[in-house]
Amino acid sequence: MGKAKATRGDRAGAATTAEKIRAAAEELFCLRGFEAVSVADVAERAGVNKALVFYHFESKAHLFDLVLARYYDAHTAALAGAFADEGALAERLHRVVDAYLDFMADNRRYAALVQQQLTEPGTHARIRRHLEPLLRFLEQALAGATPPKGPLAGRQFFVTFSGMVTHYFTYAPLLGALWGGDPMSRAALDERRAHVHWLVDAILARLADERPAKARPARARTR
Amino acid sequence: MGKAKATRGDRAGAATTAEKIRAAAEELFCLRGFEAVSVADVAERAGVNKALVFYHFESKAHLFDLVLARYYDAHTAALAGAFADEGALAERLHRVVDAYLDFMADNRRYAALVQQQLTEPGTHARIRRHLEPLLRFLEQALAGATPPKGPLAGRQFFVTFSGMVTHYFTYAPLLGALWGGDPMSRAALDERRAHVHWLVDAILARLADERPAKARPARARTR
DNA sequence: GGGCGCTTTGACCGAGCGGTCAACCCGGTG
DNA sequence: CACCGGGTTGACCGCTCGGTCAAAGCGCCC
Repeated sequence: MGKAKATRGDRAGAATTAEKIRAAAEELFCLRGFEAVSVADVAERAGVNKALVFYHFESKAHLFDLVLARYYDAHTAALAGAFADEGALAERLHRVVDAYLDFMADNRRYAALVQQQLTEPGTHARIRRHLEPLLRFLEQALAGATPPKGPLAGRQFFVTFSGMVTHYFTYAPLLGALWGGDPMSRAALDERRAHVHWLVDAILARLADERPAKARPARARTR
Repeated sequence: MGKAKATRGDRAGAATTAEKIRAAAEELFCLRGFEAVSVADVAERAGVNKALVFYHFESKAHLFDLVLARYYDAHTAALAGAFADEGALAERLHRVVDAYLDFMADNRRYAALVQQQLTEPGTHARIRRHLEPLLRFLEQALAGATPPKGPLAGRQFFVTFSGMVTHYFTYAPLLGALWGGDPMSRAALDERRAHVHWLVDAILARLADERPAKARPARARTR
């Protein structure tokens, strides 16, 4: 139906109605989640009649899907770039961690939004398609350093790394009260960044210690 | 008002109405979250008239608070026991990790429920009171091994450890589709457990490597 | 038996929700 | 000018929600 095609000149500064609605939806969904935002809220924020939302997007769910899809794409793009093949493994991982942290800092409610989505099985297929390439990226990057199966397989580190990064942001509103100070401040974010980098190094060091014992016939520990 | 006091003999097997409601609420809230469960749902599940819910508990929010409080208490109790002072640091941390994993496995929706709570600032005070002792436990346990400030402070590891554990469970419904196999199966849970234990050891090893360089006047790297 | 007080019931309420509809506005075209 | 068709409007619908209420049920003690 309404395909939000701008027939007019599309001059900068004059956002189309559909764009205004999408922007308002993005803002509100990220602020309060899907259920807590009504279509009337979105329309009001966009400065637009409620019925227009249904004219341009066919339902609240569709609108939400669109917002989510944009997030997922931005997320994947941000990380995919950082996975670029150049540099040593440690360097690549540090790049990815930085990109991840930056993305989360720029889209603070994103983690909560995704987490909320995990509750509804209907959306699993989409999230899976989103997560799958990221998992493959990491598995491929780690291929030389970790075994393909078992507790040290890449997929375990996938959960671990993403947890280390996202957990900070989902808990941020609480951490502010638990620690003194704002966990979203520049200084706090830098501290978290340093922590995660340290963790990556610690993990790689340990993996390097273990690998030889597995790759070659088991012997006494080198080093 | 209605204080759910059982005046009768309270014979085992015959749950009071209030208890039936609480049990039903616990079940449903943990299955689908707060918003997605209606009072009518709870009443039906409990086999009870809807108005009774408001008679025994004064509102849906109160009922939810009660369920949450029980979870928080159980969580704190489970971890506090594991923090017991005996054994080396590594041993204590392994015990805590095990207790944490066990608790999460037994209360699978708990993480999602808490995460959902983080969205609503009104509940932060309660969660903070719940998390605070756990943070102090870990900070105290790590006191000898980590600096009090900066990227390696205990509070960073608090976020990291809880993330490593809980992230697995919040993402579990997706991981089943991403990996083959059920991430909640006994084998998968054991694998995750082994992974987290390995991480704890890796972290402690790295900390042990770093400590001497910090504790004594900085010198060339030993080892 | 009769009154008392807790428990239970079903009917009801106002509000808010996602979504629809018929009508209207308005610039472009013949 | 009339016509056309996409953009826009406000009124409206059916439904579900959390919560209320007056009345009924019921064990208990005088």
